[in-house]
Amino acid sequence: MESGGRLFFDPSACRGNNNMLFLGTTADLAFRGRSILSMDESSKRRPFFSSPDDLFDDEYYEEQLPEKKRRLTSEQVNLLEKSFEEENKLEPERKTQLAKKLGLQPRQVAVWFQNRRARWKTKQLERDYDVLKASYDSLLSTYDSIVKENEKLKSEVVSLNEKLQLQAKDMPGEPISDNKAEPLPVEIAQIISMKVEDRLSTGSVGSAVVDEGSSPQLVVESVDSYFPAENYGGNSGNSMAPIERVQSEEEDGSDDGRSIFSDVFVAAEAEQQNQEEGEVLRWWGNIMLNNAAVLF
DNA sequence: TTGTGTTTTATTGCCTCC
DNA sequence: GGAGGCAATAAAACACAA
Repeated sequence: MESGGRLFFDPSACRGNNNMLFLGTTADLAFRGRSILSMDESSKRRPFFSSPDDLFDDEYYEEQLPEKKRRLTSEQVNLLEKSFEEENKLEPERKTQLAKKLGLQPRQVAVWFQNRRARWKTKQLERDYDVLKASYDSLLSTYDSIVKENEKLKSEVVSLNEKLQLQAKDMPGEPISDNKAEPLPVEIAQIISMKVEDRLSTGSVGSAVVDEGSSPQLVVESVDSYFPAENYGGNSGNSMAPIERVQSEEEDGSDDGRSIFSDVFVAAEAEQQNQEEGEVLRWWGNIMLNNAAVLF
């Protein structure tokens, strides 16, 4: 580009010159005491957009006065769009070729590509936002249902506990919290553990299972995550791909994404908290089993 | 017709890279 | 230090409702 002495196209300076386009610099403009933007509308300058043939045609020039900013023709835009689809960056050679083909200044082609890239980026951000929003919404609804299930399980634990207390009262002298209870008969332990498993393993949450082949005991599996990995896009990298694209597009690495997508991280943290609650419930289930063992 | 919002073209200033 | 990219912005062109 033409920074630090940027070039501008001054068509009026081309009058009477058959082939040369007048290219000045911003310094030139300042020297002349005017700017392109604030230039007096009455100044007689040729329009920016014209075909190569009529660029220096006096008749055309007279018709177009006073100069107005022109839009590119649909043919020009179509060709530019095609070129942009092939490659959104413009190397000097291609810029010159396109400019020749379209009857535009190379600078105009460069500007068009720059603006087009800006529009593309805006659209891409919108698309990324939509994808992320959908992902977040689904995560949120999953989280809500887990919270409800969690509440339900908690209340069941409470009511079962109350029942145990009542039964303990009916059988005085029988400690209910003796964790050193004798192992259950296999059939009974299986029934109980299946019940607990049903309660605790709803959905894909880590389940409490009976370790087959040994004396019946509750084995609590470690819980990695409730949510399918693709919800985070972490290792699979699909659902969050747009974010990666945005970041690579930005190429500055200054934004870790949390400021824009903080909601997603809030949901993730909430999910972690929920996992911890799940662990507490499983612990409760364990206690309950031990207590049940005493009762039986 | 006119007011208003949107889109497009172009400039400016700053930044990075070589 | 020049070249080129980008964000921010201006202003013309355009679209459209009232």
